[in-house]
Amino acid sequence: MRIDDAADLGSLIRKRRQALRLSQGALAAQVGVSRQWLVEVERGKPRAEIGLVLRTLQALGVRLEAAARRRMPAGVLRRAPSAEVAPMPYAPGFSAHFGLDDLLDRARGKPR
Amino acid sequence: MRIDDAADLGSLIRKRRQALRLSQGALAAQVGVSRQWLVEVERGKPRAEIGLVLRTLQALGVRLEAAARRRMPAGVLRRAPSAEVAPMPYAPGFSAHFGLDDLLDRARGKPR
DNA sequence: AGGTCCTGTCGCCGTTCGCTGACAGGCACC
DNA sequence: GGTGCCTGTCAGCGAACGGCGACAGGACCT
Repeated sequence: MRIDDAADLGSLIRKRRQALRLSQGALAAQVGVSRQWLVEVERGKPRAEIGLVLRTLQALGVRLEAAARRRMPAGVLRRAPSAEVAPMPYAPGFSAHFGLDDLLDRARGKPR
Repeated sequence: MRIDDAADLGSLIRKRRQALRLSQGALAAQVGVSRQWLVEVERGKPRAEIGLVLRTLQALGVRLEAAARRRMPAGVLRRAPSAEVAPMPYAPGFSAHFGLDDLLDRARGKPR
């Protein structure tokens, strides 16, 4: 499942919890949070603490994977027109098959 | 990349930001957060606001995917032996072989 | 009818947040 | 030397957090 915002997360947490037949109280006790917190997070509370959210996901057996896109999402860039986004070319030799780790290794090779 | 805790997220955010050759100030402006917040999040601040973290990931073109495991991780369950795990049946037709995606599809068919 | 479990909601309180402004040090460049 | 950019850190402040205890209402069972 794709996670774009806190509402997605909340929805996922609730659905997974229900799939596992846990009550809010049971899951909250398991995670070590208050039931009220869980209620709000399930409803998509955007200001919840990331550490607790991740812990809850782990308790639910949900694994998060992050994948980086090659292109920047256009909508996101338009969001802050005053952003100082320099149209800076990437390093030579940067190809589509270049992994993030490779990039980091290369970056470590030269001081900033 | 696997995301297990806030430190993973912070590390990913920093690496991706550097990959895109953005400064902390530039990314913060783009996301609409303070640079100080970004500094701390990159260092793995576990109490950061999930909504802002997700927004930052989007600004970096990072897509999050959640995958649910069939089985519960044994270690997580042992974490709270006093958990009130009630074996309570839910709506009829709800079986153990029910996948998360199926659950979501079914949920989309009915209003919340 | 009663009881149990569950979810949604409320108020209070100490803690922490995110923001702003600022400073210090490192590095690259002229 | 200077300048500019960057990152890490600090202090203060209003807003919100998360936890706790509690209440209300619904569903289900006896």
